Amino acid sequence: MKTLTSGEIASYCDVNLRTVIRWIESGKLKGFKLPGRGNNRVLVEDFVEFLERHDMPIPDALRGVASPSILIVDDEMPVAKSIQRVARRAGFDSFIATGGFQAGIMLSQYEPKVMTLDLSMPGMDGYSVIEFTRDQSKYKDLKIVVISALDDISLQRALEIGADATLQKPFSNHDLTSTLEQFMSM
Amino acid sequence: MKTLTSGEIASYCDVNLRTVIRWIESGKLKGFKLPGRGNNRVLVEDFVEFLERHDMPIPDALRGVASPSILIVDDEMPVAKSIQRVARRAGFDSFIATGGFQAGIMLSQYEPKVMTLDLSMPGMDGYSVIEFTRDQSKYKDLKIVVISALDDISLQRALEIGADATLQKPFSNHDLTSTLEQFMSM
DNA sequence: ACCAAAGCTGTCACAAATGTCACATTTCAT
DNA sequence: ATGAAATGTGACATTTGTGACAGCTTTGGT
Repeated sequence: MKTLTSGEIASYCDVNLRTVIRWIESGKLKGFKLPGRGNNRVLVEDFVEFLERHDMPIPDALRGVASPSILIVDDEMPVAKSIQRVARRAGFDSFIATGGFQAGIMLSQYEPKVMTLDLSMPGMDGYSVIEFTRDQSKYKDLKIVVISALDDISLQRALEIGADATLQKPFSNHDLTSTLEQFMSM
Repeated sequence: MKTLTSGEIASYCDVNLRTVIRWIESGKLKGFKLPGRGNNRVLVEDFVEFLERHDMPIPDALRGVASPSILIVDDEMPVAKSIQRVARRAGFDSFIATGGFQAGIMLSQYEPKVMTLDLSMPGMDGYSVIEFTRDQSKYKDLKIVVISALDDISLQRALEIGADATLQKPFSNHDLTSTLEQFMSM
């Protein structure tokens, strides 16, 4: 729950501090006041939403927090490792989850930018994972890359319910790399 | 009766520790002092009340502590609902997860005090859920109640790897109630 | 084109709140 | 017990909120 002071926002927007306070007071920018004399604080997410709403440029420092990462969900460790290798070679940090429960925990803990998902994991329904994730506004920006040996129809269905891209196994490292690069740079 | 240190509050409010101490000293935030040199402690409920009074955002992590809840993990909705009924009758809020992925997300999102876990969910290894959870210091206070139709040996094994209690299906509402009450009051 | 009103932002100075730093002391985990 | 990490404290440095006022742009009417 990172917050910004009125002064920080003023410098981000290259605007006078007085003006920022007026934005907050008029309700244009959502914020809250500290108990003391009412110093203002604004949640980073509220500030970003404010910037988007007004088509204002978003400072890099506020976009992805640390270094955006990738969550690799695959029950077969060798496959997961190989995806991880490709990711690392492209310069991305990644984490591996070999089960649904782990995946859920790690997703909410690391807040990765991209999740690769094996559709056909034993006992875990990849489709419901996609649907559940898409229902949560918290993960609206998460990119889901489905990686599966299933047929085109299954992949098509994954796209329909919310996946952002699909890769059919066996996939080429080149395709995976370009997909990751595309989403990680968004 | 969970308490917070001045430092924890400082990081929750994204404010300097010095400031938190001043809030407490001026009476804006209710707290008490340890015998030693007067280190401050604040009851979670007092802190939450303080946040509400000043229209400040309440961290997710504290919602769970302020009003402790139960996460019910069971793939059979009827069973889950019946557990939920018992919980509600005992006065506890609860959430239902019907899959591992959902369970992971909800665990980290709601930070429940107790998780009931069906060991034999299709495609999801209950044991690995217990082990994974126990590995994370974040969930060291989570109480895991295994509910399963498996035999005593399986339940015993669950206890050994970290479950806090087991209930054999079919369970009596009375046993479930007393188990929940025991853990929720800790 | 002209003018005035209205709305937004910038400037200034001051008081109040918050942050910083160093160090002694206490807690906490082992 | 014992060392590492967190906390309290005082003095001092910065930042912030506020009100009043001025400049600028927009708007609308003539």
